[in-house]
Amino acid sequence: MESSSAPSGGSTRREATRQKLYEAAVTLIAEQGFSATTVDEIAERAGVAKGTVYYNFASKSVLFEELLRHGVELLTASLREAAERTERDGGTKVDALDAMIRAGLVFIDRYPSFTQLYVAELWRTNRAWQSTLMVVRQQAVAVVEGVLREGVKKGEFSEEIDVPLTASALVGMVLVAALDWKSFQPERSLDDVHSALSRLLQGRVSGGR
Amino acid sequence: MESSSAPSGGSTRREATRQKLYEAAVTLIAEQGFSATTVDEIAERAGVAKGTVYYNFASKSVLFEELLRHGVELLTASLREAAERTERDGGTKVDALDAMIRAGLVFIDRYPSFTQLYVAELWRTNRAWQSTLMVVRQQAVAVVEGVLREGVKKGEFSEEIDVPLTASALVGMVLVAALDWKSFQPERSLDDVHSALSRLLQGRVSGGR
DNA sequence: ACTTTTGCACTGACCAGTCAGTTCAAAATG
DNA sequence: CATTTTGAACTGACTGGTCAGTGCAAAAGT
Repeated sequence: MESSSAPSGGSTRREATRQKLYEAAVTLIAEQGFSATTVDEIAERAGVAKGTVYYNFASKSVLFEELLRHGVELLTASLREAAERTERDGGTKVDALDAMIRAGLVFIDRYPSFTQLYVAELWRTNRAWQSTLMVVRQQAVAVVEGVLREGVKKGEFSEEIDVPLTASALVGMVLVAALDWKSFQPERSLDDVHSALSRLLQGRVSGGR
Repeated sequence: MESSSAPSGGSTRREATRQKLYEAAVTLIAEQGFSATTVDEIAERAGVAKGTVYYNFASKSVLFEELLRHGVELLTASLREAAERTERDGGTKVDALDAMIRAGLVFIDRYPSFTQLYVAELWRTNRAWQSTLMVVRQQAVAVVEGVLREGVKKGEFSEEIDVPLTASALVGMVLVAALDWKSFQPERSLDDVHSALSRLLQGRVSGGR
């Protein structure tokens, strides 16, 4: 008995099933929305019986909620890593923002469905997972805000900038540009998109040539 | 739309009920999503019998589709008007972009639910109204792209900018900043938000003081 | 007169969640 | 060994409820 008091690493069968369910749910919900996606569909795409879904998750919304948390934590870690790497390499705060834009693009490139689904749910009110969503969102945006604030302190950015609003605007810029990229010109390279956004960030838009 | 005052043309009784149905549907769908919103709820909030919904619209999705089209057409008209007004007043293309940012903010300020619902649906695939959505979206973005292109021609913007991508990024900037504004700091004034975005647009972020 | 709205009962499809039963590999037993 | 036992993981038919859409006779506008 006690077959799997296993090493918490997550190499259990159960963990593998959960992973398959996440992957199935993410694409289906991104395509159709939460309510329009049935548990039967998720189970079928994951190659698993419906009961298994309920063995692994308390309900359809709990499955979704854990999916959201998992995904945003991935993004936050990636942004933080980009900021810290730039710091270590002695880059400016603009360099850090630029590195974070790239990290954002890389994330969206890798998980377009997740991003799409996240955007669709972020500003909804009256939903079960609203608070969860809020918390993880704030973690991610806080990384950007942190860099902006340090930049102001160092005198690299104007003292007049509105940190939270500027952070939102930057996130929006990357989010929408990337989603449009993936939806309408998926053949373009990441570098290409990145350089266009860099240019915009550094105000090299106006000013001829 | 949501808190419209305008009689907007048709003075028939029918037109008034349709308007009430639009208003009810917009807020409910923004809160809960399309599938989670029932026709009974919409009818109840509009203060109308369920049969009336089906007397006025062929189906739930048709109601939604017409709502989408109607809303985006409003926005497009508003953007176009802002650009043309700047043109007449002899403003630069940067002034035109700035005026359009303001027009966008005014729109979102007036119709937050619509905006929210629109964002939630825009990048979804496999849905009935996808093509409708695509067409109207392109009309709106095309206005921004037009101004950018003219700015390049006049030498006001760099020839190296990527017009469609820059337009997307600008739209995203305004969209996300405004939705965050409405969600988390609704007490702030429009002018305040507008000036923060202007600053970002004109690259007055980096460069101290 | 004619258009529009109401109220309400009804149908048939669809779906979240349940539960009694199955599988199987590891642990206990002899 | 060989066997029995255990329990976590999984299965899929079934249930109870929900909801889009229908039908229609009577009432209310205009």
